[in-house]
Amino acid sequence: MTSEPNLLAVIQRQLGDLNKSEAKVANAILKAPEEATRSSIASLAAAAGVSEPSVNRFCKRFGATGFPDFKLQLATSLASGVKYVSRAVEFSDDINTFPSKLFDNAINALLTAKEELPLKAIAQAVDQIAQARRVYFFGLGTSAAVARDAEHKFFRFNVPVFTHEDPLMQRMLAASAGVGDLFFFISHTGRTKVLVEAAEIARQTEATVVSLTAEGSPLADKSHCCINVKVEEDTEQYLPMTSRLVQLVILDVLAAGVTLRRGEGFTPHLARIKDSLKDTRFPTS
Amino acid sequence: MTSEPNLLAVIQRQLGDLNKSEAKVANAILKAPEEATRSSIASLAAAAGVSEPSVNRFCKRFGATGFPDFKLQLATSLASGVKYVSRAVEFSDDINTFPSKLFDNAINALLTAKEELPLKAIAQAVDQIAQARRVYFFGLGTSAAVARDAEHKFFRFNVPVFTHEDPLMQRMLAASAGVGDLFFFISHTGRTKVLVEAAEIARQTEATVVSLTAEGSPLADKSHCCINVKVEEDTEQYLPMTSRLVQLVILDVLAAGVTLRRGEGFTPHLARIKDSLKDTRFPTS
DNA sequence: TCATTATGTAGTAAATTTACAAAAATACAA
DNA sequence: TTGTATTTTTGTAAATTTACTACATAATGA
Repeated sequence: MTSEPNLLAVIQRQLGDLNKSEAKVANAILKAPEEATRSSIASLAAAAGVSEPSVNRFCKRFGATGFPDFKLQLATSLASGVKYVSRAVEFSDDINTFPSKLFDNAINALLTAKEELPLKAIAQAVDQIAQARRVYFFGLGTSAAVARDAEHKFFRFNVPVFTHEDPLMQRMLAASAGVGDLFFFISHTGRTKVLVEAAEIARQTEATVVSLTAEGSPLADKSHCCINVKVEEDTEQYLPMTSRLVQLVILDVLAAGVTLRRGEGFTPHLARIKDSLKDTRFPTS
Repeated sequence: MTSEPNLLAVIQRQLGDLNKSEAKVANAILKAPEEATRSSIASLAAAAGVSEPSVNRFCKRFGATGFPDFKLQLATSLASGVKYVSRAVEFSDDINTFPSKLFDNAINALLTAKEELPLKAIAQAVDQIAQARRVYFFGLGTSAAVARDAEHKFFRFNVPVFTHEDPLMQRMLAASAGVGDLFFFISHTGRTKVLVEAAEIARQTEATVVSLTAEGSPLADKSHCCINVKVEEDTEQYLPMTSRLVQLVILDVLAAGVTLRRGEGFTPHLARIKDSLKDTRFPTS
């Protein structure tokens, strides 16, 4: 079940312990792993200069049930390796290359984030949002747009949601908070002074402080609950592109979590909101 | 060379074009993709309720040379991380399943969008933005947040950028537009009346109208240049989750395109903006 | 030389593919 | 519509390829 992350490395490591024909097979595979996944046992045996059963024995030695199973493991291992590599956009790029690069970076960021999802913090945040009497989403700069998006999403859950881009408003609202209020801070770096200060002020009240930000940042320290987003330094030097996408999807996750907590009976409420928009649109032809 | 990053998504997308037994095979695979990679053609045929050659034909239809090759591609595709194919979150989901599903949906949306990128329209939009004297990003609802994000990104390019969520402001600004003004409309459906009306008003001036919306929608019709985003009806019934992510990345692409057009000499300008934020942050420990 | 391990041969079983025929679906004419 | 012709779809059965097993032989080491 627990398939080794990198089968090639394992083979490489065990090379010394193998007997002659097994070593031949190992070398043939190491030399052309991709091709090995497409070969039949006969052709691989020929390539390695050994008999077919030798290849079969080799496969079993490495935990596979047989040759096909081994190929499968090998293919999986190769695929999960360094597949998507974030690549920076260069000035020599043209219309055919840079859009794909940016998409790849975005996809890569989401794949990475998915693997390191702080489920515990997410579950806790869902609990707290579901219980809150009022939720404030605060962010600045790019994160203000994320906060705005969150507002649009969450207001659908009957929770009074507020967003403010103005740091002074953020401070004042934080200062006048009480039990049942939840402040949700969004920040890429977790180091923006005015935002951290607002969090500090909120923290001195009875309100709950949740943040979606970088691990170990000043903002994270001020929070009851912090959802960590790994801040892999953005490939694109000057524009924080990918991290906000991750933030948005995590907010989707929180929204979905709240919906699930509300239970099936809540669906009609969402349907009603959707219907309310009907008359604002041109009908589909 | 271009091995499809996500075979399951491709199968999912083509489901409608398949004939009966092929569809049965597709469903069997979508239902248990991991298992499919370990099955023999006979057991998969049995699971799908079709004959073995039908499975074989299915494989060839999707570009494989045969069943083993197909299994290999499937395994590779699964290993790259995306497991669920646009599957809706169910009320029976728990914290271990629904976050992954949402991430997978997001990733899938980006993968799909990447393949169908309207490069021509993008190149044209980059040209127009680069030449514009003033750029207005208009959106409503969730798209307002996207517009806000675009504003934060584009203002870095010395282009005066404006956003307004207020439909009346949008109308008035559109009415008083002139040569050199560019109106960039963002809408998931392209059918929101007040937005389409604003576009119509802008179109009657000398201004340029660009839109990021659904192909063939009323909004697209009003635009000089429309960047089409495929509106695969969101799996998640009530919240437009994935389409805005695609919109955001496309805006990143436009921003990058404008940067590239400005040439290398522009980099110091971006650095200066970044530096200007330095004092607003707590220093890194 | 014997015991042990390693390797290959040949046969067998399994899996996959091909060729072809039956069945179903579709198009078209009456 | 209804029946017929044509095309497409699907399954059966045979052929082929592939993988595995049992066993024999060769190599190695005591």
